[in-house]
Amino acid sequence: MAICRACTPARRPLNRTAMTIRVRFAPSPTGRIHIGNARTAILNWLFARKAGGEFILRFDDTDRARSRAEFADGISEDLAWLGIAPDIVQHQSKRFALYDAAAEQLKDGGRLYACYETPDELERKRKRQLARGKPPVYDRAGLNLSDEDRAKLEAEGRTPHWRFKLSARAVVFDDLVRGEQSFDLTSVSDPVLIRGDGSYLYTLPSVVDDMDMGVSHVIRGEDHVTNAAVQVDLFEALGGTAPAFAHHSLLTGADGKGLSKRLGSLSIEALRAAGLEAMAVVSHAALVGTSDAIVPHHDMGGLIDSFDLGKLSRAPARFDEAELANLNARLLHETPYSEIAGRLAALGCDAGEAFWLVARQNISKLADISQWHEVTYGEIDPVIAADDLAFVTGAVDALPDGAFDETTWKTWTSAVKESSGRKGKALFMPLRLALTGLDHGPELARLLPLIGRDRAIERLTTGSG
RNA sequence: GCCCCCAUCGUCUAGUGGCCUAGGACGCCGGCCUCUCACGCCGGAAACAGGGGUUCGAGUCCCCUUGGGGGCGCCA
Repeated sequence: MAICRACTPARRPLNRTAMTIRVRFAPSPTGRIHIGNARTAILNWLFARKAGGEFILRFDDTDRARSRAEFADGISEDLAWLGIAPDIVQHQSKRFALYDAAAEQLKDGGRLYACYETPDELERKRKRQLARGKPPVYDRAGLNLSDEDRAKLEAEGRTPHWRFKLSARAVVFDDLVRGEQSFDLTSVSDPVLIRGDGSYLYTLPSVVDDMDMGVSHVIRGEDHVTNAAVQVDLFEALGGTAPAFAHHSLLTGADGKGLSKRLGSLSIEALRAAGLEAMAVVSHAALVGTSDAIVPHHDMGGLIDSFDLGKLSRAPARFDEAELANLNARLLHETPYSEIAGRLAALGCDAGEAFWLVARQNISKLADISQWHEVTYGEIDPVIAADDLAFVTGAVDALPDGAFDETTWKTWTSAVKESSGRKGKALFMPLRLALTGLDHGPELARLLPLIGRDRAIERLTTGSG
């Protein structure tokens, strides 16, 4: 009998409140996360926070050979840096009893069956089907094996892998990003749930945990859409109900090609090491591919307020590092002193609000601030061209009396202009070069008071001695 | 090979048959801010992939082509 979702009795073996919104981010700790994974995590986080729900970080570490604790720790660090603080952290490697029980339940119900083909044999079957223009769907040979067949195969030394028998029906679900999705399960291979070595593939643990943990919404990349149909069938075979699904499109590189090749440089770890602001990364990841303008956010608040899965485009979006860099600079340019003082101090560059406000406009990464700190307060090499020596020396005498303030520059350069007859670039550039050693930099009107009279005189007279 | 999704300025997008002379944001270009690089402000250039339909009327609906993404694993 075909299973009808609508008339399946509501059997929820979960002691969870039905209405609780709960999402999960389930990375496998076989490496660090990259911008694509992080985007999924951020989307989940924003959704959970907006709904007042919970965010589960669930490590998919059932593959003991490839999973490593340090990667799990690294991923936790990456998320923390991004501002994501999971409400619950779980490790699937500690939950095998649940998966074993579910597997038994499926075997008892005739939904999990043993198969004995080797990977090679399966590959040949697929090739043959493809050659004949047929879809490479598993032929269910394992399902038709008799007890004697199995005994014989095992006597040959073969150990079975186990497949889930999909029901013969179309699965329909309403994807929160993609709309109604319909999949004919007869055109999909029965998924292998348990490997020949007895280990679990991701499908069963994922479904079992989503049920057990009361996950209400599964938000993930569109590379999982077909899996969703299979999982709906599994959820129901296990006596549960599938959560709501939302499959967002994937990111491509700036060239429009898949992101997969350059994941190393796009790891969160690498972006952080490159000196980018976490909120620049978060802002970009949260807004790219949506109808909202990609603007810097200083905290999650605004992002949470405007978050809506419906704003996500179904088309792939490009991740452009140049745009991220630009966003990072814009974020810094508008960052108030109070928000950054602690980090300036950590860099040894906390010289007060006035310094930050003038210097921030000339940085694209926070670390760039040290250059301006040095230019303002440290030792520099004044640049005074031979042609400008007399001019610069003369300018020293024109320095106004009294404490320097933001009017000093104007007063001073006006006087120098008067006495020297110079104007424009010829007037200002030699002064900038002498005062900062550079032909570019923050506004001198605001920088000069910070440099102060003593340092200014010292720099202006350096080349003359 | 087959299946699914997508297709508007360089990029992210608004657009749900007349409100579109196609809007916004970033970027780009120009101007201004008595100097530079920036910041800021003002202004400008910039797109409906192509071809067929349907319709009085199509960016908007349908088909084909092209292009991009995803899937068809004892990966996740």
